[in-house]
Amino acid sequence: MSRVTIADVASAAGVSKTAVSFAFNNPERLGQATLERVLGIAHELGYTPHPGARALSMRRSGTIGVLIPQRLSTVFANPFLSELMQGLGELCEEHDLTMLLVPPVDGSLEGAIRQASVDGFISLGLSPDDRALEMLDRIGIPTVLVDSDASPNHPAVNVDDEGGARAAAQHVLDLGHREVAIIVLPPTRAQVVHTPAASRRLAGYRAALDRAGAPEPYTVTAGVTMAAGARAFDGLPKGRRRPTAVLAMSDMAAIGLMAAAQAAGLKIPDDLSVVGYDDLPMAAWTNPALTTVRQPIVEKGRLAARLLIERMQGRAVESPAPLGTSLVVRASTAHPKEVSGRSS
Amino acid sequence: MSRVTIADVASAAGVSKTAVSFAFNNPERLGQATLERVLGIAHELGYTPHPGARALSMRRSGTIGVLIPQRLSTVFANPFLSELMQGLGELCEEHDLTMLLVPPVDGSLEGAIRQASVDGFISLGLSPDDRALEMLDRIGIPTVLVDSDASPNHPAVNVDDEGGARAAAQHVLDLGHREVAIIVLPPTRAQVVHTPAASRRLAGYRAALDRAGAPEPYTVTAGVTMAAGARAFDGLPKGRRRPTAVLAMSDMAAIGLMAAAQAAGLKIPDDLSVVGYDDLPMAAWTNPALTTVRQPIVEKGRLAARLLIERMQGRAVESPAPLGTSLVVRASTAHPKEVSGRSS
DNA sequence: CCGCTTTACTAAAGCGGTTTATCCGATCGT
DNA sequence: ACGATCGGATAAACCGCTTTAGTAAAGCGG
Repeated sequence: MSRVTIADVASAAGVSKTAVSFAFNNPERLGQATLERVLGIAHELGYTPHPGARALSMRRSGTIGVLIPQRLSTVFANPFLSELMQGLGELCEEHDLTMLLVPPVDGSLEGAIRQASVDGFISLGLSPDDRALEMLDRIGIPTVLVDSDASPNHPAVNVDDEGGARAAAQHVLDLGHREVAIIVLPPTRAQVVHTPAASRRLAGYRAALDRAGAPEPYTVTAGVTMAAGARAFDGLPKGRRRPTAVLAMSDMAAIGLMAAAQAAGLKIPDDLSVVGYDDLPMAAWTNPALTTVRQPIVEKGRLAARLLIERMQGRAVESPAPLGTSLVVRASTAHPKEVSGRSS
Repeated sequence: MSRVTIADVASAAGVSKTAVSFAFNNPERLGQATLERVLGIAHELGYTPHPGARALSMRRSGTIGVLIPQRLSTVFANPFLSELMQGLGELCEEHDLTMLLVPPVDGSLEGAIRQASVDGFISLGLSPDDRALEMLDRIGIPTVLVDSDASPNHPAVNVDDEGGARAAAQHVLDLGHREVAIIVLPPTRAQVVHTPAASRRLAGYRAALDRAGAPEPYTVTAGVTMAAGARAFDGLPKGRRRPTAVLAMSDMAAIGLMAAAQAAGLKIPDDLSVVGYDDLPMAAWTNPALTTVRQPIVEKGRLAARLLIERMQGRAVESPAPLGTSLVVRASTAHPKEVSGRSS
């Protein structure tokens, strides 16, 4: 009834467990005849080595954990994760690793971390004071941080969030916009104010706007869904000081906002310029196509996975330089229509 | 240097391994004093039970595997998977399970399956003759199929693919379209012609068209990305017999095709009606909003996870009735513009 | 004060593999 | 003919935990 074990095969073949193990892992250490017999019987019995037992014995599970900071239903609503998983996935497949998704249990990652049987962790968007970080290096599993500040113990993979944000803000300033709204991300988890990446983007926006002497931007928060972006549009001031340009911290919010604006009768980009962040694949396919800050998400995933794999092989690795971001100008931004009627 | 084990804690606390184990799993079986001492020392030493060892001993890993039929970079390019993961994730979080992504290794799922240390499998879009299925019930791990035909051993969760397709086709017929193109999905893996779900959709389209006596539809294949959808547009006949309506088997292809058509100067829906399939969240936010067949993807994930969890608890479960699909009419479909000039 | 249950704790046998050290017999060189 | 070598196979330790069966001491009623 229950599973066929190595002992079953051994006794059925009249050999030792060692021989069976060798048949699968070190075939050259067995004689031609025995090898074939063992393999034959194993197949006949439907034997398959128990992966868990194997992992325990070899101290290696062939799995890396992906630490998800929020509920899966939240985080998978953002294509950002899909992109990242594509990058991680590429390297994992190359190295025959599987990925374990580790979301918080009852809001806390620590418990989840210690239950995960993995050889290494990729951790997403953890703030540097998160208690999960303690747990990580207490256990001493190789870890690579993504979108967080580097910790002394773990390398971090980041992009130039601030530079991208500055470029975006500068772009709308160059077009002649003065009244700008910023769509900020909501805080990730309870105590955290903002994820490191979000703070850097905000800093970038503000730096450019301040430097140009633009008026204080209006800010409204929105999660990374189109619905949230649409709601954000409603939160924008409508009257005399209505913004002529919106800088969003995610493509998702930007796209939702754009749709809501269009539904409200605004023409984009003529009545409102919209800039996203991320350059998700879909940003190129919206109508109008979205101007946005490109960050190489897939590449970020690849790099993080590569670093983790190196760490798992015992090599020491340093945090790499932030990956470059760049503004992709498409059709959702233009000169403000009524700039003359408003200025002076 | 190496990991702190239960034995270390035991000897440091001057008790047996059993006591330490009890401290964590059966605290009530220990005296007040010892309990505290053991827990104290464990914490002090930074001890955390080895999850793999635990799993082996308890015959339960607390993990379910998600069998992915293609490369991760392919399959995560389709938001369909994100939606499904949201559904699966909800139930998993509820039951404190983690999810292991299991893509094929070197193109074959069988090897991947036997290396995965999980308590159960969710298998996506396997065709009934796939060799991976043999492997699954050879190992005897509880499994739930999604988007495949039910197997004698495993329940399958499906939606009414054909009904939805029929409704979509009927919709464009009702609008007066006669020249219809169908965007079919490419074959999933080498030997497989079509996934079961894809075949059912195609059957639905054809049934409605045939019944209405419409001319043989033009078909072109496209993967589930917007880029593929755009290419599909180029593959459409342009001249006299150009289609006035397109039935796609995925929202992704539909959206890409729509964008390409617009870029080519066509007005949607006036010059071309487009119908998608899936009703991904983004379908409501495109410009124009996409008419599409809704299938409850998140719900499908929830249901599959629920069934799997029940199976893992030893209960026998039957394949549920297919979940309902329904046509969501939005703005990408309309009467054909030049219907009079073309007919008779 | 005695047998009987509780209470607090432990020894040891798994779980299902891998791996080290060893053993045995046959071939080899001399 | 004899020790050295070597290919083929194995016994037993080990990976780190859970759990069963059991022991010793303490508490109990009579």
